[in-house]
Amino acid sequence: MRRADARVTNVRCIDCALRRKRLFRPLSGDELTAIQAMKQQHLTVSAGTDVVRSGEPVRICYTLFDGWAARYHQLKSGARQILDVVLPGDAIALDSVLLGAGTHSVHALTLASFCALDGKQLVALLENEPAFAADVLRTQLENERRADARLTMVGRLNAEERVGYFLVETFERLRRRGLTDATQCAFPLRRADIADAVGLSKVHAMRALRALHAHGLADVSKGSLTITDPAQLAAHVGFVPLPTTRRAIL
Amino acid sequence: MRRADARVTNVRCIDCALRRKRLFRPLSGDELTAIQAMKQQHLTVSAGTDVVRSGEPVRICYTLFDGWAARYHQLKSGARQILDVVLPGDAIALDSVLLGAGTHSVHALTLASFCALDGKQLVALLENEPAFAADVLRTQLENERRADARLTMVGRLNAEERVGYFLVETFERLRRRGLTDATQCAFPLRRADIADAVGLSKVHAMRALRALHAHGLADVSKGSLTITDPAQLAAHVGFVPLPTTRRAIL
DNA sequence: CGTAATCTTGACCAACGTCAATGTTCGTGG
DNA sequence: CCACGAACATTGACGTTGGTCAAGATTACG
Repeated sequence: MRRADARVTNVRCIDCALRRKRLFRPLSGDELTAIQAMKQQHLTVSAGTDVVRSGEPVRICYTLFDGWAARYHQLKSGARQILDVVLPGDAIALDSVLLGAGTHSVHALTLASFCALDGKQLVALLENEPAFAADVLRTQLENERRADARLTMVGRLNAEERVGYFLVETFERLRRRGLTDATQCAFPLRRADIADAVGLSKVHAMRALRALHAHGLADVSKGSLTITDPAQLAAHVGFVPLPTTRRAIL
Repeated sequence: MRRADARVTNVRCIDCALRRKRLFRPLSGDELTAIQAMKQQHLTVSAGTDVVRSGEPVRICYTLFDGWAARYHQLKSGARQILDVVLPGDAIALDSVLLGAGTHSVHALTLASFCALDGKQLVALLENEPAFAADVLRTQLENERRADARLTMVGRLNAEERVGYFLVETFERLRRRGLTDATQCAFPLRRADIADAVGLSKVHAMRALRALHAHGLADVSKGSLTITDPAQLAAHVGFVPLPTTRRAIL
């Protein structure tokens, strides 16, 4: 749970390759100018760093530019629940800018870089650009649908299904960002992270991975995930991809 | 899983007592006029009715006016996961208006009445009234925080804690709407509903209820919930109430 | 008053968690 | 390049939590 260790570089929003991907809705010129104006820095942190900590009041929100992160809750008992994996293009801490001190923490899973945006200006943009706010709302509603599905997964599937679900869901999200090939992608999570994401113990998550491997459905090793037949795995665990919508990217 | 059985009455938004509660942010005159204009009907359904069904394309969204409802997922295996309890003032199917056919169903737990709002006009309002869209976004972000907490509850708490958490969380939401007294409130859920909300079997949810009762923490009987000491129960299960913010009501 | 739904409970079983030991990988300093 | 240690992965043995089945009690309602 290290902190800081941040390096700073810079990328201009207009030159940003990430926001050109088809998954993201292109911003209007005005919006892009406003976003560029509120961008405070481009910072890079090493794996293991906490980017945001629950309870700390924040005037800044971030867009993950490169690498992986995880939103999580830490309980007093020591248990941890990973709420969601954060992938490039996802917003971080938007809630704390609009609602005050955050309720979750965010942890870099790999070397990761972020665009830091000034909260005040972002709120101003939301409250003045109608189409922009509606768009962010749409993206947020899509996040809610994914969250609903994850709750069902944790509440109603068995160990093998939960892990399988988590793997295909993540694979599918990466695929839409052009970060996979047909059956493979990077997968920097440790066993303990997988367990904390699906509500299992580390040992039992391990057993579930073995079962998936034995069934020829998925394999996680050396930081990469292979899914022989994504459609088959999806069917096996009851994963239904959400219809593609273009997401707002800040 | 009955359907229809709808009666129609009418209440004008300007006269609506619900939206005057402190929990909700008062709308500007313009906003209220626009909402009134998009209100198509005020409909009432009996307990057990499905108000919204997943997969059906919807051009209407609803505000629960009176009674209780539940958002849920139904799996092919027959298992059901209750995603959230819907209380008076909560929006229903907002997502399907902005994103297309819904992914969850909504079920009336009691005799319940709803305001039906025209989707097209609502989208227009969101895309033209900047402050309004920002406000709905804020409410949606607050919902996400509650959803995060529920995921942690289902993923990381034991049976007694899960049920206790669900009870206080619901109690607290009702309290903010002025629908409880100090230690009691209506509670129309069946045992099976509680089980489906917290990811347990009906029998085991039963055992958890007994444990809570034995510990003098909570009692559910004859359609009402008694929590002797809400703060104590909250502490027992690790429930932390979110800071109060004024919610958007449509 | 009768029937169906729901609640409640006990007995038993399976899924998942815990503990602990061993293997593996990877980064670091020599 | 090699030796070492720390972090992580893997596995087996065993305990516990929660699921399943089934029967009887109670309640709601026509």
